[in-house]
Amino acid sequence: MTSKIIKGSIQGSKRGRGRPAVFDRDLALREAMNLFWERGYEGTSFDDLIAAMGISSSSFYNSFGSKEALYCEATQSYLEWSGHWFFAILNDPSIDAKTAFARLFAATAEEFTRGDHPLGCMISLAGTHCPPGMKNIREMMAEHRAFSEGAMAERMRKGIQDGDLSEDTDCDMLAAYYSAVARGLAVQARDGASHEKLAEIGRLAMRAWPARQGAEKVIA
Amino acid sequence: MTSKIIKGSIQGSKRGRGRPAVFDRDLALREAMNLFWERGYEGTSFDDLIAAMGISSSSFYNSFGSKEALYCEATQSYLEWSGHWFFAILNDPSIDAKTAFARLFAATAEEFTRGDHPLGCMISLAGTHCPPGMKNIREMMAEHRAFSEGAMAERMRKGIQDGDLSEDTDCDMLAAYYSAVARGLAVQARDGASHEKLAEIGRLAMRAWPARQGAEKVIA
DNA sequence: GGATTTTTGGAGCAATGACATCAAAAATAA
DNA sequence: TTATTTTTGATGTCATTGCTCCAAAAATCC
Repeated sequence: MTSKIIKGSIQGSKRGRGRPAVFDRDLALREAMNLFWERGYEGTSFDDLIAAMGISSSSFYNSFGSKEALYCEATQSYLEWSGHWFFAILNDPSIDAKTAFARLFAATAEEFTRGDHPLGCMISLAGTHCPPGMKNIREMMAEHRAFSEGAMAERMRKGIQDGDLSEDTDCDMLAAYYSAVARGLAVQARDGASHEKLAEIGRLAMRAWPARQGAEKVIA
Repeated sequence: MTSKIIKGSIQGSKRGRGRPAVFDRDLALREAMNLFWERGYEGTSFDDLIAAMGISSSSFYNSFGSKEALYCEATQSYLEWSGHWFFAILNDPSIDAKTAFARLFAATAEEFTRGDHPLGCMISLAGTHCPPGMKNIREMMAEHRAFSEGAMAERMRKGIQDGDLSEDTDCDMLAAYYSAVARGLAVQARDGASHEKLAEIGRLAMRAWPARQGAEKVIA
């Protein structure tokens, strides 16, 4: 979380002595994040990065270490931002599990199609289609995806305790399903689907939500 | 469909006269497809390709034209193969619409996790995260995705005619939903999800299938 | 067998990739 | 002001990328 030590220099802390950085590190990181988000790791070149960040090659090098290190930081930055709304909804104590997931997808539809940042999700789209040399990144992104899927499953388990879901609900599987839908929404967003289209897909996905015990009978 | 004319030479036809090709073009194309499927367009280098295809740089060049042209051919090759099982199920006249989609996802779960080729779907994962220079490929893949989504919607419209679905079903939206699930399955497969996990996600997705008219009442 | 036609291997090219170096510049502390 | 510390811009390196060219090789037809 705190700034990392890179090649002996510490960025962000220790005001005083030498010449202070002329660029806003957080802002530069944000620009990098947007580029990675839009184009992916491979799709973003060194030169693209330093141009967007407004810094020189060497500033880049001794502030961020390497392209890969920057990508990790940018990913963390993204997770911090997206985790904000994601967990706010998931952990809202005032709503039941089903409502939480419904709101999650409503928020997802909105966030994935906002005009002030790239479309879709940086995590969902990254590290699925890559060469052997990108194994680190691939695994890192897979872990992030597994993490959010795990958080969903956890929320569902709490839902069982709250009586929102039947005892015999397979939370891991249900979370895997909603996770898959979220990945699909990211692709749809990339392909230009509207906010309303994504929202409706989310609503349809909620129809798969399990009925409570004793209420699963349907008139044939 | 037939072999294309590249730089004056015609591959695959016109046996006779000059030295015949020593490599099997279809086999080489297959190898290229597998590599692109596994690593994506950017993730696959020229050298990777000619090594996997077992041909020289110049053979590659005058047989396939360019990396991008080869990618298009490989994509067509993939679509021909995947379209085989996809449309066989979608257009099976002996089953109703819901059964068709259920089988589609069962087949998807199986095909996405087979050991004899890369995991997931070449179309779902490609061209979502790429630099401006790959606009052609990005748009091509988006079109392919839209095509399969359209085919799903078409099948649903037939389902309405057959009485499998209520008249007021929004087929485009329902297809968008199932399309999104399919994209999500591809990501799950890439992240190592088992055949059974994918199959179960598909089953859960089918719970969103609309109830027939007059049967949508649920005992609260 | 000789002519013709096409493939093949290998060398090579310009452009780009990411990364690295270093002296000059700048801002603070003493 | 001077010494110190750190950033900065310019330039350099080394590997890779996708592509091209060309002479030698090989297989068919006459």
